[in-house]
Amino acid sequence: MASNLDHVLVAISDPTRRAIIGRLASGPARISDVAAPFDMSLTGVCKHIKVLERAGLVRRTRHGRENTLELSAEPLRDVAQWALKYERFWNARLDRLEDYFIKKRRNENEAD
Amino acid sequence: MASNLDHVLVAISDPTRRAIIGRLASGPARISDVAAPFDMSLTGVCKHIKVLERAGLVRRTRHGRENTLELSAEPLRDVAQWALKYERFWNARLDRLEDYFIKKRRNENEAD
DNA sequence: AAAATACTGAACCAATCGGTTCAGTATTCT
DNA sequence: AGAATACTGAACCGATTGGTTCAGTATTTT
Repeated sequence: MASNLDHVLVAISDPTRRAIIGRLASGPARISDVAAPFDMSLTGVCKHIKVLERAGLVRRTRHGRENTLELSAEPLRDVAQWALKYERFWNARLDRLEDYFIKKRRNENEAD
Repeated sequence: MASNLDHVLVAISDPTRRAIIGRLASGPARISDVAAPFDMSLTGVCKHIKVLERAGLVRRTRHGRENTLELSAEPLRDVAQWALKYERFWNARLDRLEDYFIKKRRNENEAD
């Protein structure tokens, strides 16, 4: 049984699929539009999309003959979380990320 | 040219290699010791270690006939960073990550 | 010196991966 | 109705992956 983290990590290990994620981050798009920039057949891109769907990284909605794809980035939170388990091995950087949240909270409180 | 993020994401996409990372998080170990828990030949584990080395996730030091492996988790910071680029897509959860840091500041331990 | 230990490289293998083409199915446009 | 559009499934292909075994090289132990 492959866990979802498995599927997600496999999905993001391919540069084409990461590019698709990047594309969808700027808004939903049809399969053909997502495929257009790639020097690859539509079928090839479709296969990548299926891998992304299996990982729960992309949602699809059919509208007639068109398929609108939408990013569903939640699984990437698990990726970040997994990597952050090892934060203590790069502590200097973590402090910076921690600072970010501390500052963010401070700013939010000031805004109140 | 495959970037290092490429190598790192490929490296962590395999469960055996993630298990090796997990093992090394609790301290350096010899190849044989790392290999022991796996139902796999030593050669098989060696190949996984080579993939981890290529990604810069494992450092090796020879001591006579023994190879001590040490986790070098810095590249995982890049993974976290990459995933966090999409944080705005799971904003509700970002608060939970924020909680994580708050809890961490209160407690202060945990690993693996 | 001989035996055991700790790996390593090479050759091999089956399965998966990333890609293709081609043919087909809906759906929409003219 | 006919043509164009937007995909999809199946079959295929070569390269890569994850594993194996076997033989070999250092190194350490006895």
